[in-house]
Amino acid sequence: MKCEICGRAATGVHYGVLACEGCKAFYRRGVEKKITYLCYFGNNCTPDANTRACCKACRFQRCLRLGMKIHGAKLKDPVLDGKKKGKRKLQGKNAESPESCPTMEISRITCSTQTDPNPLSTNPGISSADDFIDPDDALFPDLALAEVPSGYELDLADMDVEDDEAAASVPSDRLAMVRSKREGQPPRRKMVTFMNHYMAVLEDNRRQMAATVQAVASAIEEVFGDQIRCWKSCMERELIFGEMLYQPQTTLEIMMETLYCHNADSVKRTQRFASMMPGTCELDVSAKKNVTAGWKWLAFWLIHHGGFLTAEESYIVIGADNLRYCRYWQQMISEWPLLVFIYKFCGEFKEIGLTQIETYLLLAVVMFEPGVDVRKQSPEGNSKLELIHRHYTDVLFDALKRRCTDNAQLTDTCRKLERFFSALKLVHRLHRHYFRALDMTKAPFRAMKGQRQVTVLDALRWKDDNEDPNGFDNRAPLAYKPFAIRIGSSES
Amino acid sequence: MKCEICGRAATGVHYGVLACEGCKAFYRRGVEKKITYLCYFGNNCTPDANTRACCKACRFQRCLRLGMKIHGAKLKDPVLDGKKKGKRKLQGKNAESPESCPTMEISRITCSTQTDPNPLSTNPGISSADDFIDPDDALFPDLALAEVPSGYELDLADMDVEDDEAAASVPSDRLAMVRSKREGQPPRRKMVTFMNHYMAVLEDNRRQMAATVQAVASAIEEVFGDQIRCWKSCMERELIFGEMLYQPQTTLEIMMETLYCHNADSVKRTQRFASMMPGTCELDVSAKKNVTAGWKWLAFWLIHHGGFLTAEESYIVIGADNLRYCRYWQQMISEWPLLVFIYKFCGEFKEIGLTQIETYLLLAVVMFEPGVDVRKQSPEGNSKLELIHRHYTDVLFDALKRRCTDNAQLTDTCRKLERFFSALKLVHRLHRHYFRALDMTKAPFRAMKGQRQVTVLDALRWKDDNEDPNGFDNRAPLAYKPFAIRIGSSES
DNA sequence: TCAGGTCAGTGTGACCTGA
DNA sequence: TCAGGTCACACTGACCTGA
Ligand SMILES: [Zn+2]
Ligand SMILES: [Zn+2]
Ligand SMILES: [Zn+2]
Ligand SMILES: [Zn+2]
Repeated sequence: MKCEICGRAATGVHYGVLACEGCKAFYRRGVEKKITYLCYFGNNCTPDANTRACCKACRFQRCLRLGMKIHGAKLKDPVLDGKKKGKRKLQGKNAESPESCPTMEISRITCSTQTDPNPLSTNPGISSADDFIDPDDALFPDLALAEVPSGYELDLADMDVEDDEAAASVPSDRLAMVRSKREGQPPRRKMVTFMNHYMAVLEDNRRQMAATVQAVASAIEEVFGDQIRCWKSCMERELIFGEMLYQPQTTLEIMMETLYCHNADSVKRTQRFASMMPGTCELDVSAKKNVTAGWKWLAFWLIHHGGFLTAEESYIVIGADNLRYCRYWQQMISEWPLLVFIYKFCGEFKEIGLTQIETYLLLAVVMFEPGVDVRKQSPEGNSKLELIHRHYTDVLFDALKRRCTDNAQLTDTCRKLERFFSALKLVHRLHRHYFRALDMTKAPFRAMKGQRQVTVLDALRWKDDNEDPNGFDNRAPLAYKPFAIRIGSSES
Repeated sequence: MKCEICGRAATGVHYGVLACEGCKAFYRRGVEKKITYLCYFGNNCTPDANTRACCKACRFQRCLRLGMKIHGAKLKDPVLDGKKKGKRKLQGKNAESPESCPTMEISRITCSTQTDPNPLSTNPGISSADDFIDPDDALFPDLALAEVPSGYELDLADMDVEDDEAAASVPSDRLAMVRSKREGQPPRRKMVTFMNHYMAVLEDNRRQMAATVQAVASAIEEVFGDQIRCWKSCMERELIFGEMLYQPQTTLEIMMETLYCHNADSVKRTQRFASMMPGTCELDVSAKKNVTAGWKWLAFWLIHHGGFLTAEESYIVIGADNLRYCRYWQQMISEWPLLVFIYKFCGEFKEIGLTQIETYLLLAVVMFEPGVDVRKQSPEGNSKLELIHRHYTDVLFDALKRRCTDNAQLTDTCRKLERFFSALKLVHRLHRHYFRALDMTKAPFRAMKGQRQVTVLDALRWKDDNEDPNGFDNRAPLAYKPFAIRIGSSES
């Protein structure tokens, strides 16, 4: 009637093991939340009624080792339990000497071997005979055969906790031997938990990234789901099934009004989308506004709509009456060069071949870009933006890595993205010099600065004085690198 | 600056002891509530940053022993206790409405405004008049002036808790209304901790990276300190002060023997260095061997020694007799083309301009590169290697970022590193086809495969069949990208 | 600068519910 | 009986406030 894990009163067999309510819940939480625990005492604590809270890692270990399983066909056989004790003891893995941590106690490793090089017995002559058995280093003494310095091989046995046999290999008598002066207590040995820790950090990060992807996905669905479905069906019906969609008769005035409303609606959707991105709500007001303001909104508009443009036609449907904002009307309302730019920009974006979620992650990256204005106005807001920006960058890159099966594809995508970011500069100029000066009272819309008309080409070529000096032209294209060396095996 | 009790960052002297916030609060609670803790481990636990929660008894003990004292003065009276409850409730901090979390409960925001775009009162005509006051978006409705959809400001109001007026708009009756069935309890509002969490992860990572840098630095000092100092002084004395160093008379045989010993010693040093890298000790034996074996060791040798070569001369001193392994002897012992390659390789490496610590971090990156042989032999070992490799990559890149003041410098360094990794392929070939076949019995050393001599050029050009297909030629040079967009402000 | 206080966040396990 | 869920509770420590 005792919990096999902690020794308190058991309430029954849970997940295959006689356990108390606490251990049951503990195990469930651990599995559900995929928590990675760390042991700071050497992975051999024995949780009991009082100390179960002290080392979650070992408590969880014990749950696993005793056979807890969440999809619990109650399959544990108690026979194994007894057998496993102390089986693999002496085999292979050496040395549990408690001070063996090389990182923490580096100085322990003796230096004496250095000035006393031990000429090895390797005969260099052999090496030229056989290509496969020869030592790796002919010029230099062979490593594989070199005597391993003491202290080098330590600490192996502790690692593989998955391995039941290895785990069981710490029998109580052995332990007793290494126990320090205080008796009866498990020794307080410090463990190197480099790997565990790093993995925990990565895992933590991964979890947060997954949460972000989830949030973005549901934001897309909730904010743009109807639009996207509508436009997509429009596109499919016409392109795949060849249907000619019914296009209600309309006038230029109605079209302009509808477009205006559509864009007003678009602003709101974009804002809502932005507000649903994890992290936004922690920005202060001005930074939050910046996220969807100005050129960023233009970029968002282009990318969001651009998915439903082909080289020749537009499948965007706007307004309550489902007016098709087709090429014909676009040409009536906008200047030709503008359309050329937009279609080109969107076409090139399509070529990147991002999935939907990646596209909107990219938009998040764009939105959270910390611009010079935020940087000047509020250094604090800027650092927050940078943090979020970095997060979305990570998430996007992670998504790409996950999708791309080979390096070449990933490289290719990254290169295209790099070009895309360059092109964003054009969007920025276009917004600054063209859209902000656009006269929307009569079609086709034209941009006027004072008396002079600004053409799209003018705007695109406008070399701006206060463009960020850290901007595109000399920015670091390689800022993160995994330094991926992949060299052929030296064997095989 | 460290808490004397647990070793975390201290925030000052509390109750007479340099302590962190946690230990301060812990002690206060313990005294106030007169809690008696029990140690289950023998009353001699040493609380540290990770384990302070494990044994409250010893933590409290330690507080007492280090001299924490509540100077009775400000002992609080329990009468106040009752009053304060619910005092702050209505003050300032608004909105305890439990469903107000925008991120977690997105769906609450109504969608109704979307299909009902509200034509704004902005007159587009204005925009062309003034260049600075005009709305950002002329073609599209202005964001700043656009009516904010309901639901969007929700989280704004939540955000700035400073704002009393906004806060006051959520009166307590409202609160009561939304309170769940259990009454009288403050509702359990979940806060979005995106930023905090992300920062915590980053900080955690940063701490580990700093520890790694520290470990590498001390490994350099401990393993190579004497060598580096010796060679450096040799170099300085000759290059800067123009001294001609005394070079003992020696013979080719002695030189070859000394070199052999030096290399044997080098192997051991390299192994020791590797074993001192955080993470190594958690690798299994074969992966651990791979870290300093074969071409990796050759690369290590080249970089480690390369710092003390100039274009014309070598300042490496070897052996117990401090023989100068100068260009003259190198030419006697090695073939000319090999020397050309080595001097070129090392020269180019110097051009990258890495600091010492960066150089050895780079070597760690090289050492922990998971090669195809490990990948094939042990997938598990490979994943560990990849983890460590990634870590050192992060650390190196972080160090570079920290050092480089501007993007251009960082870019440049990254580009050079990229070329360096390409060149590593040559080292790999050289090792595989030249060094492994090297006949070291007579000087100058020559590589023979069967009867045929292999020249350095042969080796360098050797296109290997089983070079990793994921290898250099099509690897992702940009694999990590921060997607750094830096565009000029749209204002200012 | 520090004592004292606050409270969001987290982990825990007793208890509930339905199969 | 047990899986899965809920939630009151305790503890923690970052942060605030006032001396
Ligand atoms: Zn239990
Ligand atoms: Zn433990
Ligand atoms: Zn402390
Ligand atoms: Zn204790």
